[in-house]
Amino acid sequence: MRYWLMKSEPSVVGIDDVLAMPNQTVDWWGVRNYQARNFMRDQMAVGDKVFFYHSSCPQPGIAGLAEVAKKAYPDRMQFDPESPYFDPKSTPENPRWVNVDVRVTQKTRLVGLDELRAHPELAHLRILQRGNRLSITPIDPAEWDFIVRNLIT
DNA sequence: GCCAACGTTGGC
DNA sequence: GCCAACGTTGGC
Repeated sequence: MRYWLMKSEPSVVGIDDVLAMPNQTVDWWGVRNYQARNFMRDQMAVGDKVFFYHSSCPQPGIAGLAEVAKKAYPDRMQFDPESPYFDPKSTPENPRWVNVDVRVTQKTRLVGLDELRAHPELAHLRILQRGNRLSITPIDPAEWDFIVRNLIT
C-alpha cells in the first residue's frame, strides 16, 4: 500500500464538497501533468491512503484523510471538445489522461504549511520544497504515520 | 496581484 | 535535441 498527498482547490472541490457526495467519493478529474498522471495510472491501487490537501486558498494545508476507491480509468473530459480539459491528441483507444476515485474517510482540522514545516521529520515532504507544483506527491510511510499521530487529532 | 519555479511548445 | 518563449502553479 502506498501513501499520497493530493491537492485540490476548495473553491472547486473542497473536502466538504466530497463529504456531501454519494459515498463521500469524488472522481479526481483535471490532472494534466504527466508526472501526476503516471502516479495515478501506474502506482495507485485501491486502498492507498491519501492526504486531502487544500491549495490555492486562504488556508492551504491538509484538510482530511482519504483513500483510493477506484484505480485509474480514462478521464472523460479529454474527449469533450466543449471542455476546457479537452485534449485533441487523446483518443479513446489511447487515452492520455486518467482519473482515480478518492473517498474521504475523515475530515481533520486544517494542518497548515507552517505547522508541517515546523517538524524536522517532515523536512522532505515534496509539498514543502520551494517551487513544488506537483499536484500529486508520494508520502513516505514514516511521514504518514508522523502526521497522523502527531498533527491530526 | 506578484513572481519564482517549473513544465510544455515549437522553431531551428 | 537544444533552448528561448510562453503558460501555469500556488504561496504569499
